[in-house]
Amino acid sequence: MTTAPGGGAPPPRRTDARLNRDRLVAAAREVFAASGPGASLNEIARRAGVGPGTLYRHFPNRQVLLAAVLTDRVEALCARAGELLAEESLSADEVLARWAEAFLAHARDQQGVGSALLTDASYDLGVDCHRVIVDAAASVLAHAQEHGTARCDLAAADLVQLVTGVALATVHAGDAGQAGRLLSLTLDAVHAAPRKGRALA
Amino acid sequence: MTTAPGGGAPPPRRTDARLNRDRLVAAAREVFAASGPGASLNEIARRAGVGPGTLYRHFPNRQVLLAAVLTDRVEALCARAGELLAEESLSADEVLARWAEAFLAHARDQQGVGSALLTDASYDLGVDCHRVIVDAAASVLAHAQEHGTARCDLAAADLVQLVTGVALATVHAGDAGQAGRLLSLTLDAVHAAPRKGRALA
DNA sequence: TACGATACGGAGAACCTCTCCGCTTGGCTA
DNA sequence: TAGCCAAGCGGAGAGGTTCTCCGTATCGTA
Repeated sequence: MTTAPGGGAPPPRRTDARLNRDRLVAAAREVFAASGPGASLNEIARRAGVGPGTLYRHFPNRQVLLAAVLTDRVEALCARAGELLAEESLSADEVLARWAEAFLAHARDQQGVGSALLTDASYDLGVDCHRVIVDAAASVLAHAQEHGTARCDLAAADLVQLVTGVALATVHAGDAGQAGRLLSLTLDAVHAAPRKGRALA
Repeated sequence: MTTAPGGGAPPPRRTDARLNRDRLVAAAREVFAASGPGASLNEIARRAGVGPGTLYRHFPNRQVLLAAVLTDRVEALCARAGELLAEESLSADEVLARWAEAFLAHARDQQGVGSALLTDASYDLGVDCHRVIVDAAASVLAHAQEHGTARCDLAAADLVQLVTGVALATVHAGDAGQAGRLLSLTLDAVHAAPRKGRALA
C-alpha cells in the first residue's frame, strides 16, 4: 500500500522540508476555506512564511496541493464507511444514506474544494484520492445491494459522481437546504427500481 | 418584455459597435468551446480583431459574455419545451425525459459553459438566463406532475440543479456514457415516490 | 568540524484581468 | 456635400497571478 513503485527506499526528507510542507498544507487549508479552490497560491506561500518556489517544489500544481489538503478528510471518509458498516443497529439503507450525507458534506466543504478535486479525477495525483473514495463507496453500495435496498445496476463510480454533482451544483446556491433536498432525491433514485424495466446502459 | 426599465428609448447603437459585438460573441463561442468557460478574454478579443478595451465595454465581465454566447441556446431550449408539450403523441413522462436530455446536452456543451453560468445564478446579469430556464423546466415538470408521472414535492429549480449537477460532474469524465446513465438515474428519482413516505423538506 | 547534497527564497518572465485616455469615425445636421 | 461631435476604438499600463531559475543557506553526516 505504502511501497513506492520504484522499489528503492523513498529518500528521507530533511526535517526543515517536512516542516515547511506541513506549514504549507495548514496555510492552504485556511486559504482554500476562505477563498475557495481557486485561491492564490502566492497567498498560501506567504501565509506559510515560505517563498513561492518552495511551494512549487513541494506541490507542482494546484491539484496536488488540494489533494494534500484533503488527504486526511478522505481517510476519515473511508473510515466512516467501515464504522457504519460495522454498526449492527443500522439497516443497509441507513448506512448508505449516512455515508452519502458525510460524503456530500465533505464535497461541499471548503467551498467545494473536495468537489473540485473529484471532478478533475483524471489529474495525475488526484487519482489516488478518487480511487480511495470510489472504493469506500463500493463497499457501502455493495452492502446495500446485497440487502436489496439499492438497485443492482448502479456502479460505485456513478454514485460518487452523482453526489459530487449535487455538491458542485449547490456550492454557490443561496438556498441553504437545497443540497439536502437534492441528496434525498438522489438516494430515492438509488433505491428505486429502474423505470419500465429499463436498466442503466 | 423588451422595454427598458428607464422608460426612455434605448439608445441606438452605432453600426460598427454592433458589428464588433457580433464578432466578439462569435469569437467567444469558438474560444470557450476550445478552452472552456475559463478561457482568456484577451484571446477572445484578439481573435475578434478588437482591443481588450472594446471587449470590456461591451461585456463588463465574463458572466455577461457567457450569457451572450448562450442566449440563443437558452431560447432554443425554451422553445423545445413548448414544442414537446404541444406534441400529442408524447406522454408527459416522455416530454420530461426528452427535455431533460436536451437540457443536459446544452449544459454539457462547450465544456460546461452553460453549467458555469447556471451554477453562478446569482451573478447580476446571469439571472435572466437562469430564470428563463427554470420557467421552462417548470412548465414541463408541472405537466408531468398533473399526469402523475413526477413526484409532486419536486420544485423546478431543484430539477434544473440536479441536471446541472450531472453536467458539471461529467464534463471532464473520461467515461462517455456516464452522463446519460446519471441522467437516467435522476429521472428515475423524479418519477419515484418518496422513500418511506418522506417528502422533501 | 567540514563538507556535500538538499532545500530555500526571491527576482523575474510571461500571462491574465481590467482601466483609462487620446484618437478615430459613423451618422446627423445644415 | 461639408463639418461637427458624441460614440466608439485601441492599446498602454497597473496590478495581479502562475511558475521557473539559480545563488545562497542549512541540514545531516563523516
